[in-house]
Amino acid sequence: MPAGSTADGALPVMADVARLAGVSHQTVSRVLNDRPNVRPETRERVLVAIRELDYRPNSAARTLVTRKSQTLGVISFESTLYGPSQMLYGIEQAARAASYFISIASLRYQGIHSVHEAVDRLRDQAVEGIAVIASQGSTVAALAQRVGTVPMVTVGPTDSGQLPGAGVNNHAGALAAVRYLLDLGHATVHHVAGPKDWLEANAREAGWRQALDERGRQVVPCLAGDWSARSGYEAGFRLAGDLTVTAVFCANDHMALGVLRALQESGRRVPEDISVVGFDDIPEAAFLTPPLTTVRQDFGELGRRGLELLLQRIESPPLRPSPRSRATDHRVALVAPELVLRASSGRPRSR
Amino acid sequence: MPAGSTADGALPVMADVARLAGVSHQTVSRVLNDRPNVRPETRERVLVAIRELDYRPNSAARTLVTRKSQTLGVISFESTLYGPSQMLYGIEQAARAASYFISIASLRYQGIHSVHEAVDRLRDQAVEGIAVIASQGSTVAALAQRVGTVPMVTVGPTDSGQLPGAGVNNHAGALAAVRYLLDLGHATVHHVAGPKDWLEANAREAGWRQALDERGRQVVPCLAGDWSARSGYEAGFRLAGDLTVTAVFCANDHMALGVLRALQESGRRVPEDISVVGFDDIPEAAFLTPPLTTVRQDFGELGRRGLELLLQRIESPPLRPSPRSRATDHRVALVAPELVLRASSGRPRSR
DNA sequence: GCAGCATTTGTGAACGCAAACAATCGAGTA
DNA sequence: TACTCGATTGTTTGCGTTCACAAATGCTGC
Repeated sequence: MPAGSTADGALPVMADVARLAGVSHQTVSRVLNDRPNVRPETRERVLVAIRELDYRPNSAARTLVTRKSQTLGVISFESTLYGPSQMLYGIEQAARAASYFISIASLRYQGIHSVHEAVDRLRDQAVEGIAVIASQGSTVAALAQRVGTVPMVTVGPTDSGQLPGAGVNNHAGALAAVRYLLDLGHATVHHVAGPKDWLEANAREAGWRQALDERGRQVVPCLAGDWSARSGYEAGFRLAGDLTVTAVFCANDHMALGVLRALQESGRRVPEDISVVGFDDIPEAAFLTPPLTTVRQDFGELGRRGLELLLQRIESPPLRPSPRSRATDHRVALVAPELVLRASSGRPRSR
Repeated sequence: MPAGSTADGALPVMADVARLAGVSHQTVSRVLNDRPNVRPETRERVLVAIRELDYRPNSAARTLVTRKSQTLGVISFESTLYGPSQMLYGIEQAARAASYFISIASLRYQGIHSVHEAVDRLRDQAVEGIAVIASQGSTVAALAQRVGTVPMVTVGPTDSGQLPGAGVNNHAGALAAVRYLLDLGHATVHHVAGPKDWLEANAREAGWRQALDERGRQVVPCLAGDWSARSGYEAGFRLAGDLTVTAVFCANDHMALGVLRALQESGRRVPEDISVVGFDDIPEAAFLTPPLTTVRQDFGELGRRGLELLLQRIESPPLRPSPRSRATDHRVALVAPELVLRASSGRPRSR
């Protein structure tokens, strides 16, 4: 029990502080909100009273009257994957820097219903904006239906065209990775893609396809995984069975890891027989066998940029855009990825 | 704009619903809170009005009067590590099942000041309880100072003795792993421990030590990492330099991964020359080279159990425990880990 | 010494909801 | 018929804060 607190054990309220400081509750409020026109001496007396009582403002009461909760919502799907959890962390850090609270809603299923429910749940909490770490096209579409009810940004995918957001330039990253492999002398590059509905997966696949196209190389059919090492492992066996394969670009590091393992079990050496390149640069990438060449993305930066965008939208209300101006309205912050060369890639053995 | 909403564009409030349904706002409140003594016919009329107006209760107002926010706080530190992010997910799911919101505060630094600030920030939001995913002894100690101000549980470490919580039996897991290695015929087992201040790291080290002790084996000095693959990699080189080493138990999988890499670079074969065992069973463990023997923990279950404990404490107020009864008061839910055998461990080559 | 003005402080009313209490209704009973 | 009691509904109050406005105070210049 802090010294000087109200006798009845109840938490002190503004009126208690006011009484102790010998001012009105309104003056206390002014001090708390850094309002001008409070004599320094008065302010000091109020601050002393606040400390004395260990007073803390009641946020529900404040939210009730201001209609601002100082809270941002985060909707996250596979929040246990490496990328999403990194982004969540980045968002949380950035939110705190801007003195916002973070309320999270992570969904197991990605149905429209589930998405709308999450938005509504967050709205019920009076969040001032929502950041979505979700990359399925269908999810973003579902969210777009609710835009206008509350400011929203996506963090992760870049090309939704439906919501503003921050994302890595997946297309450019894939392009760079595949060009690099082609430059090494590989006739073509195979691709282990992510799930069809993920925007990142599509962008990376498109980048891969464009790199092959622009050099007039054969676009081989690509395998699709689910981001997991297991799915990469399975894809790896199929690739190992095809002796023409000399280079594989995987849509993320975990699948690349599975591919590495499958190739090794199949007696194909990396990089001598087959080069493997991933995407993400997970902390372990440098310590795989062999160390993985990959495309690094800065997830923390992504979270920060996304939040920045969200705060902008919160501050400058979304003044109903005309259908014409939509495109410019949905600004996207693109973060450039970086190709990191390690031992899993090299020149093809013979050609 | 939903049909029938109030003319002035403001969000509908209870009074609007009441007017439309031809009842008093209190009756609306009763319907909303599933209070008895509302005629089914009246209830139906109210529900129709709610739907018509797309009315949603204002949670700030409700919180103000009930002093319950339906929100739980989560304090998380290295929320980007595999374990913590899994636990966060588990907690979030369990919280939603109990229809609580989750507000998160992740900290970069673990100082006492920072911990207290996080607790205070969450308290300002009127969270009804706090789950802490934090494993540093110093952190738990700092938290324990604030216990009593709000219900709290830890998720992860088991043996704080200061806070109730759910955790994996790290000691038992380590014991099982080391006994298994000794049973294979290894003379002793080396250990790559986690950071000194982490309770899990200590428990695993203690388990390792006990297993050696009980068989009268030499307790070799142990190396300490920081959970990262890099730190494991560095430890791995030191182990590789010692030709007497035949078995290594690592405090987590990521360090084990680094060890594997270092051993391979040093020309030591796994498991022929050296057996390696990890802890966690990350999804990639089965696809490393070689697949990693490890101790599986069910992080999701941990989150659920921790939340269960927290809800219990919220419902049955903590009736000020006497210093005597403290120990029994701080109940701990222990989840049993499971040893998963894979290819990274085997009999020592010669003896 | 006092009007005039800016600065500082105080007073009353919301905000939207639930709790406590009061009122009404209807059926069963004497 | 009157009376009681339970079920149902309504009225009033207050949660702790900020906002709008009113009041008081201090300072300036004449």
